Amino acid sequence: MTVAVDAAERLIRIGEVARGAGVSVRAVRYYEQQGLLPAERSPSGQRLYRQDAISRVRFFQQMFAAGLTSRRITELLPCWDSGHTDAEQRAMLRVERERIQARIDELQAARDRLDEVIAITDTHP
Amino acid sequence: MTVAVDAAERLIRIGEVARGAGVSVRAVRYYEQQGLLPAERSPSGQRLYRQDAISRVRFFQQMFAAGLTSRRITELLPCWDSGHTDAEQRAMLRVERERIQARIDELQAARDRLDEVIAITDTHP
DNA sequence: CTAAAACCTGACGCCAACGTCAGAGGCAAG
DNA sequence: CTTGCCTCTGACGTTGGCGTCAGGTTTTAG
Repeated sequence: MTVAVDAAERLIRIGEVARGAGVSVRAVRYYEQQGLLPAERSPSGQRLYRQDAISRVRFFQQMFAAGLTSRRITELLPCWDSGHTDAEQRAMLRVERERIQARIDELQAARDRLDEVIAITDTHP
Repeated sequence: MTVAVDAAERLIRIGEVARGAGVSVRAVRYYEQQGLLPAERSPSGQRLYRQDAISRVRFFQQMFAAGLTSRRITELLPCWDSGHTDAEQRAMLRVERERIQARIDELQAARDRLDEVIAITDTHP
């Protein structure tokens, strides 16, 4: 009579999360400290995570790469955790989007600049 | 008998460079310290620059924005100062170009990710 | 001549995302 | 049991491009 044996999700420890996401253990602890990635604790005090912690960490990495701070990410976490946002959060999302786009434009300009130099120095041995 | 009054280029002081390039005076001093922007000195010790210092500073800003360090820039300065490069420098140019391109790709991915969230939260009020 | 504005040289501060070290406990295998 | 790896909590160190303050000289405007 196994009445809905609620899919007892196997919990993983910090090392597995770190290896899975390709970051350091230290980084994962840091994310918890910043409120990005809360963890359960085993009786002995070890951190326990669900498997989706790995994809969450990957996502954080992507946002960090985009120049978002951990504070900004925590402020925006409800957006894709609950899928629901208020006006203020939607505004923040747009602001960050524009920041990223501006950064892309900067980088493309810099890349084009370097390409010029490369073209010159290649024809000018 | 002004025999070839060699186009006495008007030298400018640090404040003018800073205002012209839209950076702080401190930043310009820092560039000198890093070997990016050498300066002559007046008898009293004040830094004197040629006008093209302004465009050089703008260029540095662009490279900084692209993620190059001042050290990297100093190593690559000969490329567009003399227009001549050795194999090692050409290799460095390409490495930096690829770094920038990789960064652009990252940012575009992050932007697309945010766009997804924005689309969802907008249709999901 | 004088006061304001600009410049000088140190030298410490800052921020963000970790790295790294120390010292101590936890856990599976043989 | 013990060996070896994993984990824990602090807490200080790192990196880069400056900001900022202190205390003094120089240049410029009136």
